[in-house]
Amino acid sequence: MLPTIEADDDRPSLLIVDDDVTFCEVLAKAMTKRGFNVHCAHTVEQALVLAETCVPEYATIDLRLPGASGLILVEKLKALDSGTRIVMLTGYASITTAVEAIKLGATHYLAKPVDADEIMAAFERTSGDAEVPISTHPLSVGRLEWEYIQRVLNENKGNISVTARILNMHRRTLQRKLTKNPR
Amino acid sequence: MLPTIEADDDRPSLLIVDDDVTFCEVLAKAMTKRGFNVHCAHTVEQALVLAETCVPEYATIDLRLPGASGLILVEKLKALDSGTRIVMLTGYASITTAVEAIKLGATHYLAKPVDADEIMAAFERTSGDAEVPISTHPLSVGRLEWEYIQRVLNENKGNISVTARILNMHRRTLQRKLTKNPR
DNA sequence: AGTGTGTGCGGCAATTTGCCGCATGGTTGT
DNA sequence: ACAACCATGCGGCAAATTGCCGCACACACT
Repeated sequence: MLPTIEADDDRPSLLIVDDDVTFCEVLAKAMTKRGFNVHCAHTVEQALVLAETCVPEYATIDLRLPGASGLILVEKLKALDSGTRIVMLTGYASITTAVEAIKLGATHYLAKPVDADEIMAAFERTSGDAEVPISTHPLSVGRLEWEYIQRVLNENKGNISVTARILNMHRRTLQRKLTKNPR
Repeated sequence: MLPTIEADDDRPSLLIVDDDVTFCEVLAKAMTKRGFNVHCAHTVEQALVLAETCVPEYATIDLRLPGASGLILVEKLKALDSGTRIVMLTGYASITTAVEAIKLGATHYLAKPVDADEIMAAFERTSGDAEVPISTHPLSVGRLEWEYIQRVLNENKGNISVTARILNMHRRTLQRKLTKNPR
């Protein structure tokens, strides 16, 4: 670990925008370890303030932010520096927003949960490469499902019935799944 | 605008690429009625031959084509004329391929079934309209699984065996899942 | 030819699911 | 206090899905 001198930093700057503070911290740590100069923001406004003082070369932006959509942030950041590489993150992936994000200039669009390596790989991606990013995929399908269920469940304050309805699965099945370990 | 090679026709040229012949015919008719000079192709090779004799201004391309993916066609068409407006069509929408298509230069990405008006609207679309509603829960668990599988599969160039191994599931099961619709 | 790997698919047992039911506990409005 | 409503936990059983075997075929590499 190289101790860094404050002001002029030759590490690439990374702006993380996500309303989930814990998520930010974890990701910030992981990306710092990978050699980035990391700043975090939890709202669009904060992100803009930060971006203006220190235009980031890289950014990860959550789609859903308090107030406005993360999409407009993509637009703003690109306006500040069209070279900025932006990865969109989202808890709930949708084709429409994915298309939108890419058209606005995002370099990639990933669904949570993601790990730092996937984000790194996404940053590296140039447009339309046929290349294969040999990133390791730690998550099995079962595990992914578990993570997702946990998130939705959490968002609904642990209400199993509601969660089951949203997830379009049987309450009984959800119950049974919850008794099991993440595969 | 440069006139195309054999432009005795002032109607905009449209190339429809889809292996489903019936679909092509129906769409061709509908688009002709809307003022396009329509050509159809059912394979990547056919499409390339057609495109070289008469560079299309518009194109609709199915993602799944016999042999290669429709994505490479996007690349080729854009190389011939970067002004070509391309709408990707797909039976089973997946975020991964959507991202890929847009990055390669497609102007939009639509899931079948689509009608001619939707395609028209997609052609008209310019850059990002930053206001896209973020639906709270677009994905059921089954759908999530599907998206994830598509992503990993895509990253591994469609190699089912490798994907199954990474995902820690049986190849046979993966095969079976792939034949089904996203839930 | 021989080896290795990927693919498609059939069949069958084991597991998981969907869907029913019922008893229980908490909350809300009257 | 009472009914009405909802969420929960769990049992049982048929239906669907998965795991795991096999086999044939195609393709690349040595």
